[in-house]
Amino acid sequence: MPDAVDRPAEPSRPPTIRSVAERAGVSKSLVSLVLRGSPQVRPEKRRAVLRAMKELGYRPNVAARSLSERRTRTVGVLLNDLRNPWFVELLDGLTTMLRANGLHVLLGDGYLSRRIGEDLTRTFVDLRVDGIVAVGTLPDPSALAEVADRTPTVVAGAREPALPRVDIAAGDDGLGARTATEHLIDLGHRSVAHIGGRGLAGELRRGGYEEAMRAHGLADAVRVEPSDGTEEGGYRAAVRLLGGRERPTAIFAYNDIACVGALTAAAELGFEVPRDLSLVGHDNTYLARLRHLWLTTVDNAGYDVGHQAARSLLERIADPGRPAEVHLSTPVLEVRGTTAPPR
Amino acid sequence: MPDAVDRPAEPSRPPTIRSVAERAGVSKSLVSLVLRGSPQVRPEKRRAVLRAMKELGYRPNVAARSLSERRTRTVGVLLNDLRNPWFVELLDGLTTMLRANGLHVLLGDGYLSRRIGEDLTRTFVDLRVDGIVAVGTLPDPSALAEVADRTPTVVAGAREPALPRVDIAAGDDGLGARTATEHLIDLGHRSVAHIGGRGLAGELRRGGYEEAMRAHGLADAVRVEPSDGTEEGGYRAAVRLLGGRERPTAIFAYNDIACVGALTAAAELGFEVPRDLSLVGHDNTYLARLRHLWLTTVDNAGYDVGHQAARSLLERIADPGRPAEVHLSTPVLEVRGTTAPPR
DNA sequence: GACCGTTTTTGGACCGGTCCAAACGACGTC
DNA sequence: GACGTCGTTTGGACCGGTCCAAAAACGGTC
Repeated sequence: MPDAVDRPAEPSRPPTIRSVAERAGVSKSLVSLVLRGSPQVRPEKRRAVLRAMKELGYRPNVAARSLSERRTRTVGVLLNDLRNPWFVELLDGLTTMLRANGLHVLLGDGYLSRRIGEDLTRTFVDLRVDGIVAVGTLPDPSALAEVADRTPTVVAGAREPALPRVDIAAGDDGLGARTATEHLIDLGHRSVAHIGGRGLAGELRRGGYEEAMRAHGLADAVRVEPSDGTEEGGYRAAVRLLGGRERPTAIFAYNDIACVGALTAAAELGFEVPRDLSLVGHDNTYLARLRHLWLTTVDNAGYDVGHQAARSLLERIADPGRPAEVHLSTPVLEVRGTTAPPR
Repeated sequence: MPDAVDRPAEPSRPPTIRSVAERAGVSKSLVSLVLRGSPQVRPEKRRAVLRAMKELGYRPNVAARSLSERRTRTVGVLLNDLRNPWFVELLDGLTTMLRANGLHVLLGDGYLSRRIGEDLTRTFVDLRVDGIVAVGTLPDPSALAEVADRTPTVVAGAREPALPRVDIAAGDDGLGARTATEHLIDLGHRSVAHIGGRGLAGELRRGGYEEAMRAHGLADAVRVEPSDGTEEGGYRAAVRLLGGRERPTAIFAYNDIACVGALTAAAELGFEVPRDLSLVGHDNTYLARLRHLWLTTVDNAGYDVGHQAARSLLERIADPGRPAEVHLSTPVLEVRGTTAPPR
């Protein structure tokens, strides 16, 4: 038989369900059943199929499966900024849980893609992801709202946006702030100030601080300096607090970064921490764990939050219609080197 | 309107290429041609098709396309640790470039998945990614070797493993170390020590340091304390260096984290930086940029490295057979607050 | 051995695109 | 008017799985 000239020279395609079937002497449908772990396959046939798979080195084709199953076993994770170490912690809990349930994770940094003019939310929808997790406060919540009733969605690490069928998993900011403030009060501080932050988390932490103060009869000593949650912002707020007449003996800062700024300000103004001034941060980022800083801080259980977000998403995928739920993880105080009783 | 809420109802599947064809009054093949931007479609038909797509809100089905095209337009990125801020920088450059070329990016943290017993490399192969980028030194290079001749692969941010058809994009570690050391020598330091790090990068940086010392006739003053590149490791190495008889007046540390450790050690031992001791780190992570630390350090151009890695991958996808290339980006010294002339 | 109810197994129609050979239509030429 | 050419358009066979109704195999009864 004279073989045709321009044959594409047999690139030996990877084995498919049919090659496996042929080798095992069964039909492709049976192979498919084995693949999906159906209980109604006779043990000997199952063994034969499994052996054939192994011999051929068979690996299922994900694209084909998604096409016919109409789902991708993939969830999209929308980050607002990978540079924030807290989110990385959360991501750890999130992906661990999702992977354990057989889902792939597609990561997208919203900040990055917005810069190159791409709407990541749309991309995820195009990819037909089975679910979406929005991590942190997103720059453009409207896109999320639009997509949330077509695709199961949860928000992790933030309390907004609050949408009809979108679950929320976050740390209990109010409780964390209360714990931090009470730690300072318990040490004997009466004049405790707060460096505030932005957004809903900022409000909640501020609220927790004020609540703790009031509960201990210190309503009159409440003092809040706003900041933007950056090192620079924390620095400036601390300078304002420490430069005036009535100096606080302790400061609870919105987050670790602002707290580091406050630490710098204290050093520059000649205050020794914790002898002259106690400082508490929030988030227990790896900054706080540097020996050189060694901040007392509130651990807001990022791993837990991620875990819970994953759990919520799995439940929502199973039952997309159920009402939205809010899960708050309990933060834990981490006492290190920046707090002590007042002089 | 009585809100009867969640009916399964609405069987209206998303529009396909055929619904578009029907609406535009053409065949599905023509729609496919328009979709792929073929030049051989008459303008009026093209317009009709585009209008129909818009009216129906058509979005192509990625799974179907990959199945028939036999490629996914997706690349897998294998990270060894998301917690390392340097990689995030690199990732930024990498994903920006890849997205701009129409490729999706699947992120996988090798550290995470290994913990849950998943071989991420295999997962990527199963997903039929069009390419793989390994970022940083991987824990298990053998898996990569195995996969590299089936799937286009590049290594970014590390110099190993060196494999037959795998391109490498990294910072020029030797040059960076030389620059840092020369900066110290130029300031007048004669006794410059080095806190070493692990792996090939560790060797290269150490080599650059020694080379610079030799070039300035300081071969006898070479002194290297090994470390594991952590804060703790940097701390211990610095204690050893500063505790002995012949104390150096300057230290070049393997990376910023170890440098922070050295900073702590210096403070504890009563050395004021930079008056009594100059310190230089490496990587210009955001640690170095904290005002409270303000490290002089070497910026190893993470964004550039990522960019180049993406470029290499695109070229390798286009021509998988070509020989491996190595691209080194030029690091830049970032002078901040931890270096000064010796007393 | 015929009959019936359960397992098991199987063929074939999808899923929504791409690709290619063949069909079509308009036009110029003999 | 038949014929060839070239630029467009089209039908149908893939891609590699899932799913389901129907067929086959099996076991027990009468």
